[in-house]
Amino acid sequence: METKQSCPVGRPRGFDTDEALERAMLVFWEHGYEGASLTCLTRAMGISTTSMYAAFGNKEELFRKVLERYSEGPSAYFTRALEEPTALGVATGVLTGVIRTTTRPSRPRGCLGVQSALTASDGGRAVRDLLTAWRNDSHTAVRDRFRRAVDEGDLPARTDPDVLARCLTTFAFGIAVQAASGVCRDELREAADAFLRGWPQA
Amino acid sequence: METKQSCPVGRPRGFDTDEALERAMLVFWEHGYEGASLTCLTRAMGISTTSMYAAFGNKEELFRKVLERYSEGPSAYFTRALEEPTALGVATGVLTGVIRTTTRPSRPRGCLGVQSALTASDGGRAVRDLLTAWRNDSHTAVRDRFRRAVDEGDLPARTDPDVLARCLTTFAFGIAVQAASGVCRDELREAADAFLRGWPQA
DNA sequence: CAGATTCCGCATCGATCGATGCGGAAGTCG
DNA sequence: CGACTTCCGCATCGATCGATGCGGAATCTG
Repeated sequence: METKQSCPVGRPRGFDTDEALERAMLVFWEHGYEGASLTCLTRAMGISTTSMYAAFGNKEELFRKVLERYSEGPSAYFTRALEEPTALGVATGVLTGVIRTTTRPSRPRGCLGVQSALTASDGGRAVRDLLTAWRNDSHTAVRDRFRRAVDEGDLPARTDPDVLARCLTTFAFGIAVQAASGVCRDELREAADAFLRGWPQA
Repeated sequence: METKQSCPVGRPRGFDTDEALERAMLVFWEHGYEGASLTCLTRAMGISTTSMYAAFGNKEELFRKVLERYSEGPSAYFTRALEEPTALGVATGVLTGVIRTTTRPSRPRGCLGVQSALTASDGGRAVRDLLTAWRNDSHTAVRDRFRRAVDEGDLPARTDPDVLARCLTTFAFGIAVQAASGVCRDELREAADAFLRGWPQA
């Protein structure tokens, strides 16, 4: 067993894997998992289906890698928001981030993690479940962060961190739906401000 | 030109149109517009594709009729909620209704109007736009209702009814996403209660 | 009953779905 | 250079997509 070396023999790949993944992400983001056909994907990626299968395995594996990229790219605001010092800061960061990401003019509207497969046919069930887990993980992360906030006295002791986290993620997912429906950025910001105005006071 | 008579000549239809539509609704609800194949639909409806096309036109027309049925059936809580005497009553009615409808054990989880086609391939664009309009209509109805509430002094004069309506529909859509993700009814109720706790006070 | 009309089972349409086999081209090694 | 490895263009696979043509069965009217 050899360790994977960085300079393999043979003809080198004729395209940039990273850029191809970026292009694929945009297609999945716009059309959803099952709505994005191989034809549409490979055309956007600038490669043949043969190359796609050789580099990424199959459509489902491609999507898994795309989701990973999405988490570390467009959705990276989420991890950053969790590191805010206060619970209100976390909530503000999450909502600001989701609004910015879901309404960026140069990108598809909405959230890839929400709209790629809320429903699916039999063939897309695995991806649908993957995305469900992705969303639930987000909730769990917020919940854990808010539990810590209660422990630290940052949130009132009477506050239920589970409920508050569910409240926040629900609103965030709703923003994703609104953005996918074409609602503009400013209007969502106002709604988010109104939502945050009801935040628990110490 | 004759008026359409209730007893047409020829062999009568061998199935109940209303029940077939109900069955189709459940399939679209669960699998989405493009995720529901003709095979899956007609099997659930208990009829052949020939009968489906004769009775409903095509897949898209079938979906339009299903959406209409959904609005008057599972989603009827919405119209009722708008008739509540106070804005808080409206909000409570909307959230209670959406939670109940999206988490009913005997029915698919989530909201047909949200999850049927947030994204689509080229062939599903018309339905996607139809559903976008459906959601936006919901928002407009709430907004108009809240404008009236401000006029009536039911909501504080400083309240922006547009923003408040956007806030409520966003949360409602978010509930639909959570329900589609398998979040249970009780948890959503608690989140909705928390949301309503931040409602504007007179 | 005879004639008209509608319904529906069966077979099938062309298009597209995701996925693969093959073979020559292109590159890296000794 | 020659051997070896990988990549990728082309053609195509079987399955499924939504949709339709045909013809006999069923039910109406007169």
